[in-house]
Amino acid sequence: MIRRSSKVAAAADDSMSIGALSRATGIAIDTLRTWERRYGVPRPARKPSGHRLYPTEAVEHLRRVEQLLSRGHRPAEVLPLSLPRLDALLALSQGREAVTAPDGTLVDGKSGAMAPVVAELVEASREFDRERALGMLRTHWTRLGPLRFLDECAAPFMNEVGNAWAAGALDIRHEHFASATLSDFLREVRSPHAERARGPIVVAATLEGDLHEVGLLMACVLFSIRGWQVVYVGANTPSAELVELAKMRDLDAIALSISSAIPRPRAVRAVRALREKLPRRLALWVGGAGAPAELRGVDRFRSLSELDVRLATRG
Amino acid sequence: MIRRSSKVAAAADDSMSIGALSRATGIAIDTLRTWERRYGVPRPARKPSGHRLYPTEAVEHLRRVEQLLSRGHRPAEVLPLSLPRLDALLALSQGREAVTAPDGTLVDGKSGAMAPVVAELVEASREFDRERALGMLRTHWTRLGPLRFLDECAAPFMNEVGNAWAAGALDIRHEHFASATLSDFLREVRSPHAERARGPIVVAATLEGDLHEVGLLMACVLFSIRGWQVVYVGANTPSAELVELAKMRDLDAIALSISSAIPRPRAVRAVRALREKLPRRLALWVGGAGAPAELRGVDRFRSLSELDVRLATRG
DNA sequence: CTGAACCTGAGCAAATCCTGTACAGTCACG
DNA sequence: CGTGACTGTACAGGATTTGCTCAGGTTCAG
Repeated sequence: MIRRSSKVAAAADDSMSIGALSRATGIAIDTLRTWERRYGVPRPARKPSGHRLYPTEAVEHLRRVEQLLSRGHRPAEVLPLSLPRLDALLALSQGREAVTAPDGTLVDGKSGAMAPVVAELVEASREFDRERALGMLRTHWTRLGPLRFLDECAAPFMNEVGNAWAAGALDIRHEHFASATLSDFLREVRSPHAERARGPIVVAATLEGDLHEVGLLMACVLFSIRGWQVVYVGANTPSAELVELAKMRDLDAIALSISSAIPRPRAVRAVRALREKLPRRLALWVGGAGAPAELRGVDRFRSLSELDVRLATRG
Repeated sequence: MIRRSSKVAAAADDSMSIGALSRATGIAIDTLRTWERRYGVPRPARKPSGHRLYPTEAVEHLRRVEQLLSRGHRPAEVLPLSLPRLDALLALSQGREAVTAPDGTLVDGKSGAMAPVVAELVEASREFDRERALGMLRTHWTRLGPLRFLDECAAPFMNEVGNAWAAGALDIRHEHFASATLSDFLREVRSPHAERARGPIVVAATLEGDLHEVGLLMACVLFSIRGWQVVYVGANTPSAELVELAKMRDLDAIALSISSAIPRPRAVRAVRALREKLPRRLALWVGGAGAPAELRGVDRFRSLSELDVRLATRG
């Protein structure tokens, strides 16, 4: 007997492909297959064609496995463990508690599907309800996977908070709260990947006078998931400091997040001056609403997706 | 004939690698191996390959051992003891800091014991070595416990970074990096407690113009551990916003962290003005190097210990 | 039809762990 | 002041574990 018949929910039952699982957990596809071959976990069902079909519980399971790996545990030991046992180990390792299982009847949507979610996040911020906001963020992080979460949930959320502030519907304190809560969450999900990153090195910063850190944090989540090592110097960093940082050995790029609060001419001047003082071999990447376009030797990313593509196709 | 459920059933029990145990307890890997060789404790099971497999109880055991060692006991004496005996010993030497160890030697309470640790943290910041810094922070967090960690490790660390910057030994970028790294760590350890907190509600903020967030974060760790619910609005919050926040239902206190960067007269003026606009029933707590003393209706905390005492005596 | 995603299997490079030995600092004691 | 026990840390050489890549072929979806 079928519970609820929907015209679009045909494929979205409660199983996912290996690619979807990889995006949801941040674990590379090849690694998932290797784990299955070596440890028998996770062992998905198969379509007649042989393609893997993972139950949605696999996301919860692997999320905890990731946490434990970042704390020095080894795959062979933690992968076969049941979910309660993983929770027990997590509590032991650092006292960090597991998340309560989110109940889910949410269907993946396209463009406007996240609007009500964003609205509820804004509402939670108005009421300073940290638990509610964090719960929603967690739910959609696992539902959407890192990239789509950032693009369709986190970024619109902060965007909407900004709009509401401009319109007088919210005050600075709400914006501060929303920013702090989202920052907490982003740092939390970035942490396990950051500790295992062994790839190229990037310095992440914001220009002098620019105090908006959230966009930078979102980019850093992508960097870490893609294995880049991030030297996070954060907001309000003078250009001279960046020039000094460029002398670091093995540095590959400098990433700047430029908020719309910075006047365009100033951003252009600052980025151009910086580019001239940096060694040629060093990449300079800029993003954010205030990032200037079309500067020689500067790569500008219009969205986090664009950045992600660039990170995925590195040679 | 013996029936075995599975040939890999050995992995069913919770166990951890030496690396995981080392991170969970803060004891170096080499030390763990040496202890086993010299004292036979802890003696882990082995995988067919020879790799050590520690039971999860080892964490509880070693954490107590570590505490006793920091109080002057010798490894050879406490390592072979059972868990109840360790607890008994701990209870004996609990209250007093600089108590004499069994053999009569003096245990150093605080003074400069953490100086080399702080120096190494500063060094890691100079080299932008996030992993090294986080590793040390974790080690001493478990070794000292929250309060002593904040007082003797985290606070001196940021203090020393500030001094080094003033002396020209470090630059702004190093201070930014140190601040970001410590913030990450503080948010990480606070998170599990914050989610469980059901006690009184406190708003945590920094005055307008004050961008130093780390002190505030340290206080919030204590708040959360003591079960207080924190509404974190973060740095650079105008007084008018705090007055609005005061209208929240069930709010019990407003906590301000005031850095030394704020001129004393301005801090006094701001805090006094704020106190006048807040309801009488609402507590106003201030701390930090720039916090003014002796203002009517304002509680000032000179140290995190003082704050902790206050939190402990309220229930 | 075509590109994207997925499949299997083999294999490399790095990280982790193993044993054993060595070394420097501390402290009690003659 | 030298000596020896105790202790934490470091290093070398080898084995194991693990993440990631590549090649060659199949399935899926527009």
